[in-house]
Amino acid sequence: MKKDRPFTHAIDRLGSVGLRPTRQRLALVRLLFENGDRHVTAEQLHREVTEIGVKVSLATIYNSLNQFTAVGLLREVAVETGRSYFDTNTAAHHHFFNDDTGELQDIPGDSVVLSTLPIAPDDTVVESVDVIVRVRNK
Amino acid sequence: MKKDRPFTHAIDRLGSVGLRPTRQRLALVRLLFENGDRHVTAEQLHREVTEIGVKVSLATIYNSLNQFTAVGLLREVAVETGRSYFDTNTAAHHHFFNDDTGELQDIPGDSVVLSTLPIAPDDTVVESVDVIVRVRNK
DNA sequence: ATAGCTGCAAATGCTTTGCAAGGCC
DNA sequence: GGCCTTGCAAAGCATTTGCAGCTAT
Repeated sequence: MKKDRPFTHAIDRLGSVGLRPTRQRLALVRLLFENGDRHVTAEQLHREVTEIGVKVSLATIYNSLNQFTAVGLLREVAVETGRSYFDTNTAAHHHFFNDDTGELQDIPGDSVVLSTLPIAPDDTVVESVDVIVRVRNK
Repeated sequence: MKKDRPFTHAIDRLGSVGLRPTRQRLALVRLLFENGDRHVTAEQLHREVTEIGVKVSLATIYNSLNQFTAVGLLREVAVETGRSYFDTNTAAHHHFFNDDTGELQDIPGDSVVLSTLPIAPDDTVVESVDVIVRVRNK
């Protein structure tokens, strides 16, 4: 059984989308993709990367998150005006959003299914369907 | 059959929620509620009110939209980070959002129904469910 | 009279951008 | 070497806030 080679994985992930494996991007890719599905804001990711001792400017965090999104590594989720969330799971799925904590999480499996896809307005095509279940702490 | 009395209606609508019927708020209430369901941004509403010759500062537009939302006259819909939309229909319903035009519109009737309400995470209760069907021009 | 409202300008919060210096192929 | 990246600081947007003057009751 082979040992994991996360370093290589991160390099490959960047290489596969045509982005250079810089020190900054490698650290971000590892934080984002080596621990299951995640939902982060730029500010959060900046804190995390700083905590593990890697210096990355906030501007670079933003640039990277946008680049990752552009190449399909991430997906942006609109839940609150003013703050952007990025989701490492790019497959079609939905979310719980905790208004009290600002925490965003996937809705497991297929526990939400739309009974019917509504007919799109004239001259438009459906691109995606986002379901956000807003919850509050008890 | 009685004639409509929009002036009185607007006054009453404000009075019923404890807000003084000022020149500015009356104009906004009329624009918002006297022509069926609407979805507006602050900037849009500001343009409209200005066009009909009423002077209202953008700060007052924002303050009013927030006050109207706080008292339940409006509902805020999060579709894009950076811009807030306000919906005059406060009943539970869902939306189409046109990514090309930035236009938000109600999904008619019950053409979208969730098959199951997912179980909320521990110690949380569901507050609301927002479905946004993103469309693009053909 | 007085509590509430408005408008201006300044402040805020998040995000983007210009540009010089540095890093990867 | 040459193009891509980074980081800083400045700029940008949408929105909020402080406060002096005005308005509804």
